[in-house]
Amino acid sequence: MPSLHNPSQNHLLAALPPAEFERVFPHLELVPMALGKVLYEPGGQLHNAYFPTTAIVSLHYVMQSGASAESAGVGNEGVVGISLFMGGNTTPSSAVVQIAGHAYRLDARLLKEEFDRAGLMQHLLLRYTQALITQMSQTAACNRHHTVEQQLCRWLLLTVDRVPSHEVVMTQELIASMLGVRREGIVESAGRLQRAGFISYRRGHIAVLDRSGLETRACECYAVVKKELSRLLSDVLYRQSSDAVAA
Amino acid sequence: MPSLHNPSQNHLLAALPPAEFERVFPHLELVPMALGKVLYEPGGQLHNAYFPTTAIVSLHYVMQSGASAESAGVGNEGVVGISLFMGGNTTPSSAVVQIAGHAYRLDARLLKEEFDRAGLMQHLLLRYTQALITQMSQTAACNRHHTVEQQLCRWLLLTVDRVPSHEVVMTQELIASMLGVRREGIVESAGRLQRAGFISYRRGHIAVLDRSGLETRACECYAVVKKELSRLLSDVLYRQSSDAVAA
DNA sequence: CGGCGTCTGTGCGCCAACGCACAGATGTCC
DNA sequence: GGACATCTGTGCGTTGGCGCACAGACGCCG
Repeated sequence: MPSLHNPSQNHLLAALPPAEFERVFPHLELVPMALGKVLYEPGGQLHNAYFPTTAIVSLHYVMQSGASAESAGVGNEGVVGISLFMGGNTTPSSAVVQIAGHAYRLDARLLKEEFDRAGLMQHLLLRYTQALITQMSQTAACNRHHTVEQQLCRWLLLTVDRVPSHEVVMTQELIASMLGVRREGIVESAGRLQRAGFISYRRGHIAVLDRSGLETRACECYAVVKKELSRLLSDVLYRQSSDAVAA
Repeated sequence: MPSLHNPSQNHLLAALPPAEFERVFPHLELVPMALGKVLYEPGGQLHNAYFPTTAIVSLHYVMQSGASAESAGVGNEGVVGISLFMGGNTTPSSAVVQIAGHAYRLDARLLKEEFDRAGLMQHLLLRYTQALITQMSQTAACNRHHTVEQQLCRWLLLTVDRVPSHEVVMTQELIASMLGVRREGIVESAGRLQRAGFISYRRGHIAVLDRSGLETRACECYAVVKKELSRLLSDVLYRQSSDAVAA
């Protein structure tokens, strides 16, 4: 029986060929990610990369006014800390834990070293970054043109896709701040979705009952992001879901 | 006297150390970029990278409804064709020439080769990509929270920063479609800016008269993007503005 | 089990931006 | 220089989302 926690729960780590995996494995440290934990603040130095397994991290920008908006989320499909290998070491955005869970932490220097070996790790990281870019540019367009309800559906779908169950632990207040809209707007949209039987919620817990229902109400952005992610990473998934290596 | 056109007009090419520059120089081809020319369509294969000198290219997403929104612009500070070295070879966005001018074209395979040498070219391209990511995530937040007038100011500033003169050739209709807003909204905002004496325009030509005036009306997003670009690329600018190498 | 903090729900007035329709101005091309 | 396409300007009514204020509900913790 495989251990409860396993680096292969993260798709990028799972995709590494044995040799590369063995090299980073000893340096991966499982860390709990508490809700609201700030992985980095705008301009702050970043010392570690995080490969989420069950946690989800939100990359977002906080304006001078205090208003904020998410540009992308990172779950078990990706890694937090792009700027470590892209070269800047920091960004003007923040990264905050949005769904509590776990992640594997890797020292910044080791990640950079592995990246510079120009092996599959580099390839994977670059591909993932490309997928992240798609997500951000899609978010930009979505923020411009789509309704709160459409965006809520997109957000819910992207979120449940990254957690093991069909329930997410999250208040409507928090969802509102992720999307950069008013809480009341979320209340209204969520109410409609509940009445339609697509979701059900109670104080901080939202359960998705009907995925395909949500998809009909979501904007195209959800599908675009998912499709691009699978296109970019599907052909490089080696060991995908083998649990064999974990101790 | 240096020739009229020169690869060093592009900041990335200008930043290459002599050895690397000499290697790509013979393969750079100067091409005119006509207004409205489509460099790539969503999903289409990309065969060349473009290093703009006087042209500006808009990266944007067109929705099913036909509405569109720009996620970033690329001028002489960057390169069009990120996905060539990031790994996807294509993206769901389009790239369209927004300000006519010139660019140096480089074959996709050669760019990839140069990238894989892991020299300064790779470093530069990754840094630039990081700056592009900042621009996109900022655009996402900006679309959510800022007024049309603020966004128009941001856009005008980013655009004039990339052209030699203080005038841009562009109809209000086109600006509206870049920002993803109604033309009437641009008419109104531009009218206010003109009455304030910050700009002056006539049928397809907009002249910036008072940069700092525009900056006071722009949102913080302009400053963030500019600052991040200079932070990421300033410490790698070798040959910056030496014209010596061009034939 | 009772109290309290937090989360959820609702009802306003308000405003930026939308969509549409049409009038006027400007430049270009024969 | 006259005709025409295109770009710019204006005036509606409509609406999605905002900001605020407050009422109710839930669930935890002592």
